[in-house]
Amino acid sequence: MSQHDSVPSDWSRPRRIVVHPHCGTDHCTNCDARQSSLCGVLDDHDITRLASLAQQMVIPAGQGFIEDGAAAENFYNVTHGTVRLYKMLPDGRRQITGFAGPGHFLGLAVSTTYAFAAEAIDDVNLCRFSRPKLKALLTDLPALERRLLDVAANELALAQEQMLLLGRKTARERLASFLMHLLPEAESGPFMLHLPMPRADIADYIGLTVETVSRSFGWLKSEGLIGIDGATELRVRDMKGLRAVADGVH
Amino acid sequence: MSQHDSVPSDWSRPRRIVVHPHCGTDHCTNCDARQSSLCGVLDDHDITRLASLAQQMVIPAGQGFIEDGAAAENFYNVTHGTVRLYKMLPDGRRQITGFAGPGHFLGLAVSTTYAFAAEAIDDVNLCRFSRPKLKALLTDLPALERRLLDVAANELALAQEQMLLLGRKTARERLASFLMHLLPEAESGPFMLHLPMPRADIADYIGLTVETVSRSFGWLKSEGLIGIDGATELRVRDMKGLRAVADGVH
DNA sequence: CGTGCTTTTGAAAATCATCAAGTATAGTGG
DNA sequence: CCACTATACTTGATGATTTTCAAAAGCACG
Repeated sequence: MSQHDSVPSDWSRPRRIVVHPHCGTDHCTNCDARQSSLCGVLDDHDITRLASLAQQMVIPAGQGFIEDGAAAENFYNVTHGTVRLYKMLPDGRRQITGFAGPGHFLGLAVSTTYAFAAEAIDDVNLCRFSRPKLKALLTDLPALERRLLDVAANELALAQEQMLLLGRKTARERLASFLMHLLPEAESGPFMLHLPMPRADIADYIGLTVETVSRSFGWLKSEGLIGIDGATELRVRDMKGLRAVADGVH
Repeated sequence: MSQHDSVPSDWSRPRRIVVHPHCGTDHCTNCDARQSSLCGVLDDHDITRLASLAQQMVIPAGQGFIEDGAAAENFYNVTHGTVRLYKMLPDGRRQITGFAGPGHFLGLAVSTTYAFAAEAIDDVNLCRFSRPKLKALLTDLPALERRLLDVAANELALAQEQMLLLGRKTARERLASFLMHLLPEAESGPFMLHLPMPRADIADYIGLTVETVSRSFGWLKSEGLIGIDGATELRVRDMKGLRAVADGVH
């Protein structure tokens, strides 16, 4: 079980969130995440229409901005930082269902309520879209809708992979899979990885405790598959070996 | 670990699959799954266009028809029977990612390959659509595309629920959740459930062994939450109690 | 340079898996 | 209709991986 009393989850008083309601309509064209999942398919004209709907926000580290079960009033696009998506059980057990970095799109929801919660891990920049307005825009921009379907299909494939991990992989295999998954997104040189999230988040993502995660890091390190530098920086020393572990090859 | 040597997975010799390539264009209007996810949104005229693309198939029990990693050439709509969707590790460990009954849509895939395998549990009737042709039709039928997005969002929510189950719930809670999930689809009277899949499938779906699944059934039964009649028929005796267990309330 | 939080490490405990029979159930052929 | 077989399911004893509990070591921040 994983209790996380430190998580505030105080939705009645969302303090310190900064919103820019009247931002210029050209901020999208210069956006860090311009080539991201959503906006990448739009030309300059269409993206201006999208931009007119967007509100930019800054969420401070640790702050939640989507509550499980709440009315789904907005879509979000992450432009900076990392977000954790999760579900919780009444006694505090938490399952992180995904991490969302720059370019990731949030808010695909059934009916009208969110099926997950979201919190900023570090300081996060978001683009917020009113759900009904964006839905209306979808009718005019079939390319956008097509793209959304691709995103959903992609998320679905990832979710299935994660189910395999959670249901059938050992602790060591889970951590190896997690690192392999993180690798393609790495920018800081080949084989170098920065972990934006703490151990507790990794644990709740791959269905383990912090202690077992820590031990698994130790095993992978002692086997020469990875090198660890502090808690957040690491180096993949044996790519093929790590992939083999991740894929369940003994 | 769960080895399933009985699973044939012989893709080179797909025997006994029956296909009706030249079915009439009105079979959709009388289809059992007419109100299903996909077709439910189309009027009689549009559904005729869909029908012209459809091939009806019969897959015998135990037979596979989608292979993980294979080229995604078709979409499928289940019209009768139950399908298991799964992923496997090289050593035979299997994770079932979902069951698909009448009305369920299969084949949402990233890029051009399937990310999962599919097998008929009992004898299954399918509607098969050529992927490129259906994709082309999507451009003309925005309602269909909208619906597909809804289906995907729904699948995604289910997947997140399943991650919570696999990562954080106990054996007893997993089985209770599984049964609760099955309940709304039950047709055979209130509180009565028919389990179309064997214990091994339940085990590989909720990340346990057959033995633990069997014991969990025993626990729920001895607590008076369910009644068991044979292996496939059961009755929910305490709905609120079972839901409480499923939701992780002690 | 404490103070608090995160991470690591160690020992004990627990849940679930594995191994091993034994019991139903369904399908087959006499 | 009844053995007979094969498969599925259940039950029991043992064992292993992971969790839990506990404490020490690192690190960041005032």
